[in-house]
Amino acid sequence: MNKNLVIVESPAKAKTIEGYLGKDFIVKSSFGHVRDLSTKDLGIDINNDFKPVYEVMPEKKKMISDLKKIANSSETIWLATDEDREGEAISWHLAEVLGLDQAKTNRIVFHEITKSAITEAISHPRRIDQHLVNAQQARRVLDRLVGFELSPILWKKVKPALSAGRVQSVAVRLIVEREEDIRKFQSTFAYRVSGIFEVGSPIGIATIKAELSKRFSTLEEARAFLELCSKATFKVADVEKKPGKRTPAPPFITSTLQQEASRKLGFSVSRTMTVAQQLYESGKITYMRTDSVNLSQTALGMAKDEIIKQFGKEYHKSRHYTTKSKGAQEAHEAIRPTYLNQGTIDGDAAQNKLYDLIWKRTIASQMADAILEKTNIYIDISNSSEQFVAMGEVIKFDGFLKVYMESSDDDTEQTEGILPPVTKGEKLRMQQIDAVQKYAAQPSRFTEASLVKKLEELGIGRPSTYAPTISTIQKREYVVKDDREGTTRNYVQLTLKEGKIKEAVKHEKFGYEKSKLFPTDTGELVTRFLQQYFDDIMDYNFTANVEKEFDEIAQGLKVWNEMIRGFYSPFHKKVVETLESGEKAKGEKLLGIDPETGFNVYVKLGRFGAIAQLGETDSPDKPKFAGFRKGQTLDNITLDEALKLFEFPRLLGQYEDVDITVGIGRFGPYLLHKSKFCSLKKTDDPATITLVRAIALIEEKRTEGANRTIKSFAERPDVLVLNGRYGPYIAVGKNNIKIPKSTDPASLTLDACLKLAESAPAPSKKKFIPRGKNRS
DNA sequence: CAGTGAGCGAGCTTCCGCTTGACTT
Repeated sequence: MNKNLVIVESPAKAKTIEGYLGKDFIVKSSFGHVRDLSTKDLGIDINNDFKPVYEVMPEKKKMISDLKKIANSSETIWLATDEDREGEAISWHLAEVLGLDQAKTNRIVFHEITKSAITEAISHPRRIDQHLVNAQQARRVLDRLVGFELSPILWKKVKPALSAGRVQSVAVRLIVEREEDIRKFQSTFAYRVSGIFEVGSPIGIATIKAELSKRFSTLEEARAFLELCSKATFKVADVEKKPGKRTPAPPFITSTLQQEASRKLGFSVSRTMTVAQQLYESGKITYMRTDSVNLSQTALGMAKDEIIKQFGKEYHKSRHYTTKSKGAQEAHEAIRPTYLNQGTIDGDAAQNKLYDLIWKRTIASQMADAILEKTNIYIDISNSSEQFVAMGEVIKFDGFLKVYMESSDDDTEQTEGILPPVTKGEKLRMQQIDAVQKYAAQPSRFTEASLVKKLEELGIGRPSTYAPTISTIQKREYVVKDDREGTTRNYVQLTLKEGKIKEAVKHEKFGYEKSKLFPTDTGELVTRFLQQYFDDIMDYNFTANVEKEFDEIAQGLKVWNEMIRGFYSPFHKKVVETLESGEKAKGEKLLGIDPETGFNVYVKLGRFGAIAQLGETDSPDKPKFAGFRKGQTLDNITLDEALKLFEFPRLLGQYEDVDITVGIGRFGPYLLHKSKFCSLKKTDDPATITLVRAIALIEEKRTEGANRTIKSFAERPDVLVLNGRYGPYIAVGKNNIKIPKSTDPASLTLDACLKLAESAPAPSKKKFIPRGKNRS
């Protein structure tokens, strides 16, 4: 008979804890939630006080039956899941499923994974907190009601297979509204004046760059000011020195890790989480899904030792951070290296980079402030009341900056370095003054990571769901991650030098975007639709408001199913009304008339995206349809552009006695020749492409195809060494295998290829996804 | 990741939150 069974959520945690507890304890993990609402229908018995219909999740069945056996032969069971709403619920579900007597089952929580903390927890067991469990049930039931009643409305009124939910729909709304802001944005400009002044110092001539605080709205005003300056003398009006300091950022939590990895390493949100998971599983870092900035005593001690050892005592400052984001539940520590004396690890490139980031951020968070000296030099103009100001900043003591500096999303901030010493009243010689036409920047689009930041600020979503939410809204094609080339525009620059004013027209690029989130037509339509009929759920404060009620349930001040009833009655009424009388939202509009046929040209959202339609749906002659090109939306397409879409596929000419046609497919314009496809290049326009160019493209593709094969084997025609878009690889049937960097692809033998194929990780099967585990 | 290129509707889709694993048509 086994004495003690401890159940935690994560297997990695189970392994560490088992080491601390000794042989009287078996530690197992539940792998997260073990039961969920049935998906056969709503999974909630509405007429029976919203009684949830729970089922053991299919992929957990085996684990539960194994756990049952161990539980039955154990004297004492310790439920040690996380100390938050979800963790409490997991313990309760376990107790239910394993048939445990709750009056005898011990519920414990660890605040850190150390021997003393665990022994301490074991000596203070409690019972399952049913109020907290009920708060979780309310959360779960509410999310199911919203998701499973709203989504079918979308299937009927907009497009099949769409989805709506408390979190994802608001995430999409943020992106849609940002895009609207950008569309509405009217770029304004002002002339910004800056001057370069010379000061004679004992060691030679130094320059000071200073800005005029006043901006001019017209070119004439700017010119008049420069003319004034050409006759003016300049002197130092005042020198102001102020001490300043900079403080390190708190240690990483999930959202801040995602942001910094995005800004500094260019990782997508899901990439960051995958790599962090690897680091966690190999014991390099603490748990990566957390909203707590807290560091354990052990970590503080290790950080102190490491900082003193590497940088000296004056660089250390112990800091305790507290979590302030809405809805934070603090079940874990901040994300930090397990051993802070390990500055580097032995991992792959991505792991090393992410680890380095985490190590630096953690260490910096326990380091001293950076001490600065800020200097402002005010420069008087003899014939004007305006003033130039030069701002400088000198680091007196680098403190945490020695290790780590947080990046920001807008890279506009710029600080001047050291300013030369000047004294009040000192005359300055003007070298040059520029007045530059500067346009105000349009609102910036969200990146994956900055969207996560915004969601967290609003208290929407949890550390474990940020990455899945971001991929859901892309999978549903509500938003796309895309780049924009940007366009050039002219601006005017006036330069005053050696008594003369010169005017020049210069160019600048603007609107360049890289990996930004753009709403699709579907995203915009669905958002508009949901806002029209369900504005309360689309409200940015909806989650925060229901969270307040969940908290009251957790404190025993409210009954969970009464709260749900209060929400559901009006909500469901609206659902029924919308289904009955809500108009279909296909975004259909009449663009105009085709001058050739006289038929109406419509645009609308079809099953596979936006389409143009020529003719009437109910006419005996079926209408013609054509899909949009990239970048075209229901909002921005013109009649001419729509008419062009119907010109494809068109016959271009003949090559080798066979027709070449130009078409537009789902991946852009293409050529079709001898039943082979060939994409047009970005610079080619399918409307104007010549036969000569088309033949060149086809030939190019042929030689590319010929160069594709590096090696083939007569005895195994299905094994090939190929040159792909991402470098050489081995193809065995339909599987593609990476070639190690150290190997020369041309030297590979058949045996070597097959060996590599065998040792390669099994191809991930994404085609068939079992129910209940359909994310990542 | 390693190449794709319909069709405008015949019967499915969906939520949020915990957590990692992988064999059958």
